[in-house]
Amino acid sequence: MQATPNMAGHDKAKRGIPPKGNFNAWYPAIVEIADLVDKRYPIKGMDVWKPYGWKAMTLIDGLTRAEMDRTNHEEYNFPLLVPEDLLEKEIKLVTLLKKAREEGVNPSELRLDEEEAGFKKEVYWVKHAGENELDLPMFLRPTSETPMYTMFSLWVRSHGDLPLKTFQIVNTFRYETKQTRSFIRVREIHFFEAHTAHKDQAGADAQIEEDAMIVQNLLHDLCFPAIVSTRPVWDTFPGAWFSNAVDVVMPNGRTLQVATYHHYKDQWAREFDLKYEDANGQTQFCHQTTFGMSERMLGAVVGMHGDDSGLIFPPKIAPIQVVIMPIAPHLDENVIPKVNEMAGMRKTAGYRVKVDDRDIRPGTKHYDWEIKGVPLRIELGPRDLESGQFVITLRTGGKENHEENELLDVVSNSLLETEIELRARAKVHMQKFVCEFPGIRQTDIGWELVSELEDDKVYELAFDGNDSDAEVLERATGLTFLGDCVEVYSEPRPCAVSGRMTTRKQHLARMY
RNA sequence: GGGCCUGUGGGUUAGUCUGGCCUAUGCUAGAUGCUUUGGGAGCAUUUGACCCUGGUUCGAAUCCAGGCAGGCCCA
Repeated sequence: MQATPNMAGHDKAKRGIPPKGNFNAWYPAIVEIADLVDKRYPIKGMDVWKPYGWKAMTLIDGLTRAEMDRTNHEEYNFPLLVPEDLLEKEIKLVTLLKKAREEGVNPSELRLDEEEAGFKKEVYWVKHAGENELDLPMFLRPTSETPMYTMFSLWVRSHGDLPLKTFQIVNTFRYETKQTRSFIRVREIHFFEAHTAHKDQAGADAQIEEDAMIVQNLLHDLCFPAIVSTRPVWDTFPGAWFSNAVDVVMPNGRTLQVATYHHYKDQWAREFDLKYEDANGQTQFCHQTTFGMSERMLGAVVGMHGDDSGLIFPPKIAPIQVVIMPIAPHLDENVIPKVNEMAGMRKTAGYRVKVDDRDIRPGTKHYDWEIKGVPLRIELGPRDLESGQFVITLRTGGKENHEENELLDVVSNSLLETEIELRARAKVHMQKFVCEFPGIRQTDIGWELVSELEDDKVYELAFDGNDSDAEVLERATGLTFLGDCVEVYSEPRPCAVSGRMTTRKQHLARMY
């Protein structure tokens, strides 16, 4: 087996891909050039999914469904429209909870400038049907708590009905006014949401732990790490008791929240009258959780693994895992049959294989599949027929010859190698972006950073302060707290503001 | 919420300030044929655009108004 790693020698960027170092230009370009979406649909924030992108998304959904199946969640599909009065119910609940929180919590934990709660300002309304104005306006779901819990309260009657573990993968709508970005901030969201109801808080607690593990399994398959934090009180969804969020660090140093799971305790159940009769004949309220993810997961894959030459798909979700390219088939009539034979073998072994028999030069094909991030390319031409070999090129780098009879092993090993390499790169990426916070000190004129911050970094620090301490830090840095990292320091350290010893680890970042 | 900017073939771009040299330029992509095929080939032929609606004018891609769509900055 010989290595001929000559991947260089090209300085032409295909169809003008900007370098990844210029992430704000690279990302939108690559998403469109790789044919994941078409942004030209004339509504801001609503892209058309192209087959290649949609396939990747459905493969991610497939991983999610497998996890749901493993953990005994059942898939539902709720209506898109929600009547207005349910939103009123949600607003009432959220307002109540906010008030309760303000009264029941240490006032230093609160901020004064909280916006109006809930989704009322960012929903799309349906107020007419044909010529007629509707008596009861409806809106497009921004998420499905209200429609789902309305039905849950009909379905759950006894403790035997619990736990109720549901999920759906549907489109949801939010009227974003800020700049939109494919997969990252969109108005029509490809949304996964799991909603569960349990007998008691312990049941919901256990569900949160299960959600945490599901996320880790998915991240493993997608080959990148993330920061998991319990969001600060002031940043928790008002309907939730607490919210855990999963943040990925993108190549411009911004964090992208790709998943959240909320513990609702029995707060929603009380508003939606979701109760059951326990074994002693007593009526009890359910405890609930939700777990949400979206196409942001695909956005994270693009941002995390891509390079100057295009996308790199983790094999588990690569729409095409292996491309086989016949070389000079007109010179040897046996090339095409051999290629088809190889492709057939891959298909029986369960790989996603494509034969690229387009009548164009092989170099062009290499560049095409490189942009699209296919993990493994195989070439087979007259020379190989003679020597009983074939040539592979890994998207992560390297070109090698292999014996024909090794085909199956070579493919499975190469894909495995790709996963390992991507995980290693992603780990290095994280280490590069997550830095130790330089510290802050109080002077006569106020708080001052010990040293300048870099633009594109996430800062890690020990922090045990209250909200006003947090605000000091956020103002001084221009960054936002992600919350209490689930991973804590093994040894207590002094809090960045108060100096109190603590193991609480937190991150300051610029969020998407 | 406040402000600024932009809209020309599928993509990108010249022309817009200073109306007529525009039957609208280049690159790229698409189609057809010949040729070629182990990392972006070549030649020939060819397809394809002034966001929409009004207005000003002898004449509008160009100026004006409104609409629609998109981008950027600030809170």
